[in-house]
Amino acid sequence: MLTQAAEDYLKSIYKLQEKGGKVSTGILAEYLDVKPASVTGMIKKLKTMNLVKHERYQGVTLTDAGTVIALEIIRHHRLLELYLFKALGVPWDGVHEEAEKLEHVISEDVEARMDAFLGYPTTDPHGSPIPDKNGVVPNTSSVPMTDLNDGQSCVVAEVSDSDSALLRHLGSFNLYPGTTFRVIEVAPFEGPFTIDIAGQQAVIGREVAKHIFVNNVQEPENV
Amino acid sequence: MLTQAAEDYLKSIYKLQEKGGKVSTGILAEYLDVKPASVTGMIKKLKTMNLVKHERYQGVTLTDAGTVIALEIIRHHRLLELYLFKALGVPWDGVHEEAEKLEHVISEDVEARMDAFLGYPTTDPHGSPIPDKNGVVPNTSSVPMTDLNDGQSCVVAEVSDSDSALLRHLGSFNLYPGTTFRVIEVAPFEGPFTIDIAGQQAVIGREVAKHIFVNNVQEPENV
DNA sequence: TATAAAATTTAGCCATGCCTAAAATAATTT
DNA sequence: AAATTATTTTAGGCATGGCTAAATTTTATA
Repeated sequence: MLTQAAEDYLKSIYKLQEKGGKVSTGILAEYLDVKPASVTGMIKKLKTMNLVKHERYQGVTLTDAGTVIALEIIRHHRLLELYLFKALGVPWDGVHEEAEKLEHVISEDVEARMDAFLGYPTTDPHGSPIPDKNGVVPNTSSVPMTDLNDGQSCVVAEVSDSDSALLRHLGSFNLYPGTTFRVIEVAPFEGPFTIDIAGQQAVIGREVAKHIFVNNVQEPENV
Repeated sequence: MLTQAAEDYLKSIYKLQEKGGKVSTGILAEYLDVKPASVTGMIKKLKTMNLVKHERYQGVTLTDAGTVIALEIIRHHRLLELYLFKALGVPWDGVHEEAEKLEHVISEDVEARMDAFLGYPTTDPHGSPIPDKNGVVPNTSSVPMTDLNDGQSCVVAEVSDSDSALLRHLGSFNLYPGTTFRVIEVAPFEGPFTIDIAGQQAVIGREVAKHIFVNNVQEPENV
């Protein structure tokens, strides 16, 4: 059994790897809110366990074994988020923090029971894919909202889960995964997006839009 | 926020205090499965936090502040046990182990939601009382099964929760809290109890009987 | 290309919470 | 009351996982 810290490192490396680019000591340190020197130490330990590959000064990569564990933790996390949301009514801006602690202590048995209760779901309350028991991650083909142009409509696929203030903000517009909206106007010079959500207008800044990913992009109807 | 280890110590001191008698370093060490020297160390730390009173060689006692925390942890534990049992169908011989890990990470918010879901229960699946939010422990007035005599009938109130093999054994006789049974015969010389549970006969050894507490003891009807 | 700046690693420290072995104290026997 | 036994505490060690400060390596700039 790995320590909680080791699990957090593996999970973080996985997520940073996904975003693309090499996972440097510094980036990982910033992500985990520890000092780079501490990261070097943990990476050394994970390396002796054959969970990561690492060349001095060259960044870190998960091995297959490390990936398996990372995906297990991510599965725990996302199933927990959905369970807390659906079974206990924890608000969607609170589930991340709670799951962050529970993911390390939940048993496989309880996880399987939650999975069954939820009907073997494939996405969490923020639209993130839930890996299955075998570590297979459901396909997602969403694009960042910042790619959208005037008139296009789409469906919210996924939003970042870690900033609860951002989630409350999105919630205030009803911008949940599954919500359809149409871009009324993209202001020039990297400006904000004015959108229409079920008849309600909302202005979404670029910084916020970066954290929203959408699906089913439809070209404007030529009315 | 206390460490998990500190919480476990407080909880254990509370339980040992309840059983009566002074809580010595050695007893606590045995209960927690650590060495006495380790207990001395932790007690020192808890003392600086004013959570326990301790005189060298004289055993340890919880302060009011320590009692409050101990009861919080116990409340977490028992609510979790009941929740896992009722909401997720975890078997009653498995809930203890699971709750043991979860009790340290669950938030007050989630606890309140489980409490509401369960309808503000007062006992866990093993019949142990669940302290309320204010640390008030519901009254229990059960007696050990070993006090029973021939012909008496009673209702199971509470059973020890920590030995899952014992729980499975009791489950095989349907001996759950709430179950009514009648003593057919107490064998002499500290012998076993032969009882009748809904028409089924069962033989319960003294060692097992020590872990069963009963209520509503009725004298035999003079037929 | 030499030098400055940035990133990374090493070295050494700290707190937690466990351990063992030895010393101190208390309790029990004789 | 003295001696033996049991319990408790002290002393010192270990692993984890942080930290800072200094050394090293890489990258960027002049």
